[in-house]
Amino acid sequence: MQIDNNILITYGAVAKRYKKGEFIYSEGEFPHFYFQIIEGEVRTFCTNRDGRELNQGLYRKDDGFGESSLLLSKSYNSTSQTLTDCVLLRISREKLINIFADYPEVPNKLLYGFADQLYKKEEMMQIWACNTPEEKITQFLSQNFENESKKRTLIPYTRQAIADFTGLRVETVIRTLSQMSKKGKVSIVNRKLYY
Amino acid sequence: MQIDNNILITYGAVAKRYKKGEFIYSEGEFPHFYFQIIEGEVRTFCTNRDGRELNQGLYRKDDGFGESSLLLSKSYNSTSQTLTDCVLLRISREKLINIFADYPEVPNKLLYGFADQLYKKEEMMQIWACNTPEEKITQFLSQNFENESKKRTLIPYTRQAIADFTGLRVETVIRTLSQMSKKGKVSIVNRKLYY
DNA sequence: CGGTTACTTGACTAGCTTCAAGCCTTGTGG
DNA sequence: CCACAAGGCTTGAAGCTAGTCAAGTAACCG
Repeated sequence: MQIDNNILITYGAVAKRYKKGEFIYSEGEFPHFYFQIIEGEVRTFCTNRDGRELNQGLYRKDDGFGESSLLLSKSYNSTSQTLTDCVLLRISREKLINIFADYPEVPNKLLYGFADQLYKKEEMMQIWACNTPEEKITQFLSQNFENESKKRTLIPYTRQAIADFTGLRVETVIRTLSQMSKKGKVSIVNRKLYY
Repeated sequence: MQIDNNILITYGAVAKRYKKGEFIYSEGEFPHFYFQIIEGEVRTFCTNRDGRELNQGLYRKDDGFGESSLLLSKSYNSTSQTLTDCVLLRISREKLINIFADYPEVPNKLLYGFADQLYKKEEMMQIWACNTPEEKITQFLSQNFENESKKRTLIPYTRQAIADFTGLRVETVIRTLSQMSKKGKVSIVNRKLYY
């Protein structure tokens, strides 16, 4: 939990439903609101000239996102999109700052939330240091999912999503995963991926 | 300025000199201190199996670094090294937390510092979305230096450093830069690079 | 002036991307 | 309940491009 929902609502936050695949804000836009997830999953990603997408972050229940741009009043450097149906809380920058003033423990708490986000981004950057596709994918999986070699966990992402996280192409992800499956590093059953 | 030097010193921070190239902490270590730069320049980077280094951050006067691991009490996911002779302030986690408690405006201020760091890391991630070496290098240069096409600025980094920021190889950086020089996108005089 | 570090160039190669085509699964509407 | 569409997955072949390796050159520093 980044900021207590009740405080947010007291200060004027409103909840809004989003359908799967909806965009919340886009790269280049000027930020006006703080968003916090009540339910669902959101990704942020940036796009290059060729339309290729690279995921920058992954956010779940109780996470906030896009705060850096908002606090600094700099235009968004990524686009955010829901990965599932979502319910989000939305509050203006001004009201958020009022909360900071009235509740000193909120910025203090948020500091740890930010530290967490920083740490996660640093982890994501380690993916880029890997040379081979297999290392990249393994890095991605291991930092997002437990690998209890006995009870494998279902990875709820498409091959394309994994490609967007690792910077690889879909075909490369597919070919690499099937190699990894042969080595027993992942399982593929009915096209579903387990780690 | 992340945290006022006087406050840090009052609460027991000590200043220490580092020579160019010294390591401050290493990947995998458990964090004990908060570091803030009084003078000099520091990088953080991660290393892969083959010994290849990928820069994660670049910090200058008044910047703090490594806070995410420290606050979360998670082992460092990167190594930090001075790029120049440096003077750093160092204070224990415990004392830092005391400051947070005694000066509510400190965490509030730090929040913006963290937002800045997050924003910078997000910018760095855009480098990876670029397809060609030229785009990557341009992205790196443009986010770290002004390009006033008339008065070019000297880039104080070695080709290797640029390679470590962009994930390319030295040779690729060199070849790409000389192409860019022919196109007039950068200048190379006496092996020195201007943007 | 000698040694070290950074930079440069060329030739070759490996491996990821691209393009194209086909298959499987899921879900939707009649 | 079935048919069909759409999206995701898979495979193969070919090409390109950044990486690798090796060698040599220029600048810097004590």
